[in-house]
Amino acid sequence: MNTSKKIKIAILDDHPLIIEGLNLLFSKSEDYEVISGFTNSTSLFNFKKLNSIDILLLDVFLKDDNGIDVCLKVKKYNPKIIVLGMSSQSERSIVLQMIKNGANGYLLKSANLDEFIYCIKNAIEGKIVFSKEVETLMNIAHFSDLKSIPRLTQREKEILQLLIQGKSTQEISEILFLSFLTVQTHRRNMLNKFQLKNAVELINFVNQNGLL
Amino acid sequence: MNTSKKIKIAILDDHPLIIEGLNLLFSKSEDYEVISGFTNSTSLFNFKKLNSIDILLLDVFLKDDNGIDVCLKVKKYNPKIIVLGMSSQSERSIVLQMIKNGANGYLLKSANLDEFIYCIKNAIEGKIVFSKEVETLMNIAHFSDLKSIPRLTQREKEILQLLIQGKSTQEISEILFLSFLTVQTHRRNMLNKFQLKNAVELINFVNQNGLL
DNA sequence: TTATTTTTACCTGATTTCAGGTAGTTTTAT
DNA sequence: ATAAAACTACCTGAAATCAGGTAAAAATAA
Repeated sequence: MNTSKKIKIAILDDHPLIIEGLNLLFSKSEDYEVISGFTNSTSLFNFKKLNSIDILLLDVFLKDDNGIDVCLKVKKYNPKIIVLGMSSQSERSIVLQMIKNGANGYLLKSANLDEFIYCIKNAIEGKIVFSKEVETLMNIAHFSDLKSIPRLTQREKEILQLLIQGKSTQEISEILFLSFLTVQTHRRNMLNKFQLKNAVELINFVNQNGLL
Repeated sequence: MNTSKKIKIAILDDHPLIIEGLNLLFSKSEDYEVISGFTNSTSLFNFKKLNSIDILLLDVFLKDDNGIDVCLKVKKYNPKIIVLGMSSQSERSIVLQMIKNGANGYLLKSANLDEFIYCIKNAIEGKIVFSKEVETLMNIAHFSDLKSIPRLTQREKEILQLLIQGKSTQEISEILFLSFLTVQTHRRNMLNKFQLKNAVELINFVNQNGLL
C-alpha cells in the first residue's frame, strides 16, 4: 500500500446525488480522493485509468447493467481493485452473490458517514467488510449458505423462469418442446431439492435466495 | 407564493448521503434552501417548524416507516406542504399509491440534478410532476388504472397474504377458521376479478399493482 | 474411459386447484 | 329501510399439481 499518495476511489452509481454526496464526504479527507464517478457501467469500462483505481464503490442496481456482473468483470480485469457493493435495500441473496463474485464487502447506502469511512479502511487492510445492518442480515445463518443451498441446473432454471411468469406445466412443455411429463419431473425435483410444498413457496424461495 | 423568502425544503430519507447531496445541490441556489433533513419519520413529526416547510422530499423506503403512510399523514396535517416521493427503483404500484395519497409528484433518485430542480419548480406551480423515467413508466397505461383495477376486499387480502406465503387452501382455512370451501370461493373470486389463471399469476399481479 | 450429472420420459395415485353454479347470512352504504 | 356488497358455505366435475417410483439417453467431469 503506497502511503505517499492518496487512495483513489471510483464510484459507479446511477444516482448523481450519491456521487455528489460521496464526493463531498471524501473532499475533506487527506487519505482518500474520489478520482471519478460513473453513472453507467460502459463509461466505467471505457475509463482509461481503470488500473489506477484502488477502490470501486459499486451500486448493484444500475440501469444498463447490474453490479454483480460488473463486480466479476472488474475483478477479472484486475483483482487488486477493491470492490465494495452498495445498495439501498439489502437482500441476502444479492450480498451473497457479490461476495461470491469477489467483492470485498457490502455497504448499505443508508449507513452513517462514519461507517463508510470505517468500512473502506478495513477493506484496504484486506478484510471483508459489511455495514452494520448488512452484518446483522448476514449473521442469521452466516456463510454456510453458499455451500448448503443446492443449485439449479440450466434446464431447471429455464422451467423456473416460465413458472414464475405464471405458466402452467402444459404451457411450459409446449414452449420448451418437452414432454408434459418431463416438465413435471423437473418441477418435482426442484421442490424436492429445497424441501418445498408448492410452486408459490418455490418462487418465494428462489427470489429470497437469488437462485435465478 | 412568497417570493421575498427562499422556498423551504425538508428532506426525509434514511440515507445521510442523499441528504448531503441534496444539501449541496440547493446550497448554491438563491430560490431554495434546505431547512432540515431527517433520517426517520418520527423525527420529522417531532419537528417544531413542520408548518414552515414548503416542500418535502420524501423517500418511500424508510427503516421505521414507509413513505406512502408518511405522505398521507403530512397531507392530513397540512395539505399545503408539497410532497414529492422519491426512491431508487420505481414501481408503478408505489407511484400510484403515493399520488392517491396526495403526493404532488415522484422522482427517481437517479434523476439528473437538473431534473430535480425542474420538477420542484413545476410542483410549486401546482403541477403533478414525474422525473423522466417515472413518466415513461406511468404512461404505459396511464391513470385509468386507479379506477379500472377492481380492488380486493378485506377478507380477500387476508387470504391473499397467506397464499403469498405459500399456504394451501386447507392451511388457510385452518388459520382463519373458515370452511375449506369458503377459502376456495375467495380464491376463485380473486382470479375472476383480475382474469387470471392461477395462484402464481395472481401473486405477480398483486405485487406489480400493489394491491395488498 | 469411466463415473457422475443432467436431461429426458414414463407409470400410478393422491391431493389440490380451477371453474361453474347456487344461496343464505351479515355488514355497509344510501 | 332498503339495496348493494361482502362473507360464508355448499355441490359437481374437470384440470393441474404433488409425490413416489423407475429408467434410458446424453452431456460433462474426473
